[in-house]
Amino acid sequence: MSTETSTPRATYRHGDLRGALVSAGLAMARAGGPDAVVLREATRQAGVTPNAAYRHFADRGALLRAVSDAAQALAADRMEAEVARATAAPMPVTSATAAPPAPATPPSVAAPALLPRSVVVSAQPPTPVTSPFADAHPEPEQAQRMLRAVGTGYLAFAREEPGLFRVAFSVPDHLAQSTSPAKAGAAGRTPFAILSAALDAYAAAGILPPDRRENAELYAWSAVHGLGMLVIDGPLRGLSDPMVDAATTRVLDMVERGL
Amino acid sequence: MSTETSTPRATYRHGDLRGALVSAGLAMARAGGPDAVVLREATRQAGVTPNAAYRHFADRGALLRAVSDAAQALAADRMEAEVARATAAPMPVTSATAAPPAPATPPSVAAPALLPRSVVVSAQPPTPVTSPFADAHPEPEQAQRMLRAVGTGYLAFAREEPGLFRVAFSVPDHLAQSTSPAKAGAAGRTPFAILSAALDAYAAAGILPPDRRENAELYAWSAVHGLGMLVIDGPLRGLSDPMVDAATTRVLDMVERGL
DNA sequence: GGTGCCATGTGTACAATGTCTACAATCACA
DNA sequence: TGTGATTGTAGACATTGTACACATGGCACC
Repeated sequence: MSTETSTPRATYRHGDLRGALVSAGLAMARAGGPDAVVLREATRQAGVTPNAAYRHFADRGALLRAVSDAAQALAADRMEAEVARATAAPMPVTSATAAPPAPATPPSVAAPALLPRSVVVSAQPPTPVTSPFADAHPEPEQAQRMLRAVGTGYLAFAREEPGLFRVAFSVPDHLAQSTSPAKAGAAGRTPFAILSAALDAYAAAGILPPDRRENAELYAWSAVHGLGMLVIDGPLRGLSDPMVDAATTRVLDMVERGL
Repeated sequence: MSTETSTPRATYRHGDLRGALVSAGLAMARAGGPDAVVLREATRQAGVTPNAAYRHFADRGALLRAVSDAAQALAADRMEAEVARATAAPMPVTSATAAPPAPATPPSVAAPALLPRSVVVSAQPPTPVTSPFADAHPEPEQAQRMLRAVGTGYLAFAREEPGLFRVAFSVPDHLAQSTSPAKAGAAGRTPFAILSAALDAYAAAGILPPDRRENAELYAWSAVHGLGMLVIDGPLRGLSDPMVDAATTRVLDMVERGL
């Protein structure tokens, strides 16, 4: 069952062993979550001795953390795609083919920040696109759609890639790392940064009272994350798809009303 | 480091090996979460050969599920304690010594149910205590305090026993099992049943519009569970205690406003 | 252009774990 | 009394993470 790379690697050096290990880990995580990412199997897939991994990762935990970062980047991509679709199509269609992750430049509206918002993450140079929220007072409807899209994308990722979701968001981490470039998607933003930007727009549109903006990330995130975890990994698994859809809508309603 | 039972067990039969294994598993879960529950170590602590466990559990997963049930029972106890305190003391004191888990008989108000509410879980015969909500229209303040106490207790359990919390609520399960007697605390109610009852009271008090009662468990649960997971096991770990306190309050506010 | 360093990969080894297949002791009941 | 079902035991095996010593070869420096 061991999928070793066909070519037994001519050179002594691998070239990009670290990357290969993370890729293999990602594949295993996709199939079975955190517990399924096993160091030896990763080295096997990379066509390398088990101990070679220790030149790039202190231990299995370090590999897992790297895989987690990569998974967060994928989550970011999924969220960006949902946001892009929501801001493009005025009417939120229930389910359709995913749009390509078009980057949407978030507004830089000042707000009480949990983290140094100034740390703008960008792996690739962010494509300068004229955002529909470039002005100081974006349309409330757009801001609302955007915030919902963030949640929808997050939960879509959870349901489409439960293994990756678990590895992305249930491996111990620190909030201070939430905007680390390693977790950023193709558009240069991490999931946290995407949520943060959506909340900024939400507040700037006047929907969210300014005194409630602070740390709103945590509360919105909690609600959506909880549903995700309960559905894929907890007592809510086995809920029918329509039921999860309904729950998603209701949780997002709750967040909007209650934030 | 192996804590084997001092007496090497005179009799060939253990007496209650299953119970002993679950106890040992609970201890390990307390210390390190699901991954720390190792079958061989449990048998060691029970003073028994590794394979003896297979007479009581199909595999490690089955043991883990039993431990998960036991952990949910402990969570229920913690929640009952918080509810009891909240319904006793009118002013919600921030932190004090926990009151003993006094059972509070929930109202049997009819409401659109996600589960057959008729399945009343009770391990011990439920002590007939005159609940403050025995009448059809409980005081809104009491109902509100009760609902908040459910959330507070849940999160208190998460923070005080992170290992048990993870094993209780992140081991795959089915909602249909949410009222299984195995998960019930000393007062005979499972965490889900406690939440359900609190929401019944909440709705009966007229705070929650009847058309929003249905499946409200899921939404409230999601918010609180998400915060718990993010704080103990995810990117929100490392948040200072006061910050978590504040977040707890805000998430409960959000649930109240948004449910 | 030769040479030595050091990052990177290899080999061997060990303790632990989950679990399989016999086998043994004991209880329960005819 | 004995016979069958329960419950533990004995031994074994594949797999995993990881430690320690050694090999390789690309690159910096003379």
